[in-house]
Amino acid sequence: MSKADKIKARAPRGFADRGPADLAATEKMLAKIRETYELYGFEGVETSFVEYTDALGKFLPDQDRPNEGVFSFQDDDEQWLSLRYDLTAPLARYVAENFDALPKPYRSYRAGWVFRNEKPGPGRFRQFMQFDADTVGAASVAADAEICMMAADTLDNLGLSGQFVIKINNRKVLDGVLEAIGLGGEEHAGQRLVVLRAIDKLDRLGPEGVKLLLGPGRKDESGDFTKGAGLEPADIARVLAFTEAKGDTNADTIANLRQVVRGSARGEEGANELAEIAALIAEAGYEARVMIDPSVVRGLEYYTGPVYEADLTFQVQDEDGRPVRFGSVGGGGRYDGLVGRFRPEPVPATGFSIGVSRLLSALQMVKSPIVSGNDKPGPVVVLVMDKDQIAAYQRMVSTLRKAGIRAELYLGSSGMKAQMKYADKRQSPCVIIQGSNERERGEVEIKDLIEGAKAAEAIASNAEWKAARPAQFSVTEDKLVDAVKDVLARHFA
RNA sequence: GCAGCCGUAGCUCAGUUGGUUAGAGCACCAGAUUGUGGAUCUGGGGGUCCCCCGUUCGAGCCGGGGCGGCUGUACCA
Repeated sequence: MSKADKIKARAPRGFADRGPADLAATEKMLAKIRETYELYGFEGVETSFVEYTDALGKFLPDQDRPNEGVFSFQDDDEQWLSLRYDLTAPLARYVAENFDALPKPYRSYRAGWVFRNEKPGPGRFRQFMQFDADTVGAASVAADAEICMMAADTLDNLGLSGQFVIKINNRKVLDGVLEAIGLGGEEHAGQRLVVLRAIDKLDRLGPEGVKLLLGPGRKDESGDFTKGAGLEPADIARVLAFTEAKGDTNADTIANLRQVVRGSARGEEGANELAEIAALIAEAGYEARVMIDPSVVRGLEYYTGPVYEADLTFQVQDEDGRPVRFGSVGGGGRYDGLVGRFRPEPVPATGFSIGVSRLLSALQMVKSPIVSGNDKPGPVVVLVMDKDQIAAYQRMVSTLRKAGIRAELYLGSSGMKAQMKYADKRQSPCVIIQGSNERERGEVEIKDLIEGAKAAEAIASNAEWKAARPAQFSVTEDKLVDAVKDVLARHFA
């Protein structure tokens, strides 16, 4: 194969590989989340990566652009299949399919990869992991309140106490406001969506930017123009007043909301639900962690009632060095319509979703004990000095493994210097050396690489370094395990 | 999708008005050291200068088109 024919090795755009440190940290974090969810009585369930496209939502691939937003392909029988883009739609399918066998309300959690065919960015991938918990078949807002409290407990257990707030709002309240400014009814569905998305950009654009988006439109810094919702100034003021209705206490906030939605039955119903949730939260002692906040709307269309967002409040620096709040690591809400798409009867449901990799980077930033202290030692490496003695070396490896010590035989073909470099790169605590000299005496040489690295700092010349053989000692073969355990104990007690 | 900026070694980048065989640092491999990870020194491998077309005696450099990347914006059911 000529050089020009070689394939360029590169991960596809928006997809990432994960190294051992990341895997270990993620594993510990997921275990902690799972533990919390189990404590609340939720049970695990896993669904497939691929679903029939029509089960995922209203999206249907057309011949021109079958992969818009979602990765899709056609089965043998020409049915369209898609990679799941979240864990909620597949859960709705699962519950509907197994409806008769499942206990109602059905409480479950699941972690898994989801895929979105969108433009990737920093911290935004086309494959990422979510961790969801959902209660299906409970119409009571007690289910919503519980999910929010569980989200708070989860973040507490991950070492983020005092650094987050779970924000709750209600879509019905927003609907009430929109109704009040004459955007009720089917014919205004498109415009309502524009308003919703404009509000969702509050944190990024600020009230001024959102004001433009609600009105004539906004020109961004590259000169690109975004068409707005075209609302009248008075209506814009009313929508913005809604997003700013948060008071010092939940009671104040709800009182403000009642003002804004006055006259709309749906809006008042939403305010009542929020009052109920606030009472449950106060009763359980969560009012410092879970708060009513009307600025939360969530971009998704399928939410029908309470919506939530988990916001981290500590500051991080953006790429220009400016301090910004870390922001959202998860969200959710009530989706009473989703399961019902598959069933003759309506099925209420509510759930919460954690963005796993985003939460992980947050934990790394605050140096949570969950993800720190993961620098476990590499394997003990048994060097190959004489190729005809591999069986003997392999025996040493087995002996160490039987004693519960991570160990391996050097399997490459290079000389001793390269073997030492290999062990160094693997972060081995020590290597085992047995050449003909040691073998004749029935001994093995053990070199403590961590101690040796420290000693190296004081030695300038290579000749001296070689002669000193720092942190190296001999023991008889039967003492191998004890000696290695001593070395490990010295560094990883 | 739209707009702006940018494409030279694995990485970060130099490269003169357009002029021989395109460079540096880091990383990698080897030797100095028959059997010792660091440091130092010496050597080595590695390039479609994003691609195509054009201008020119001559293009990494100039022009056009394409592709890719980054950033903003839109979309994100």
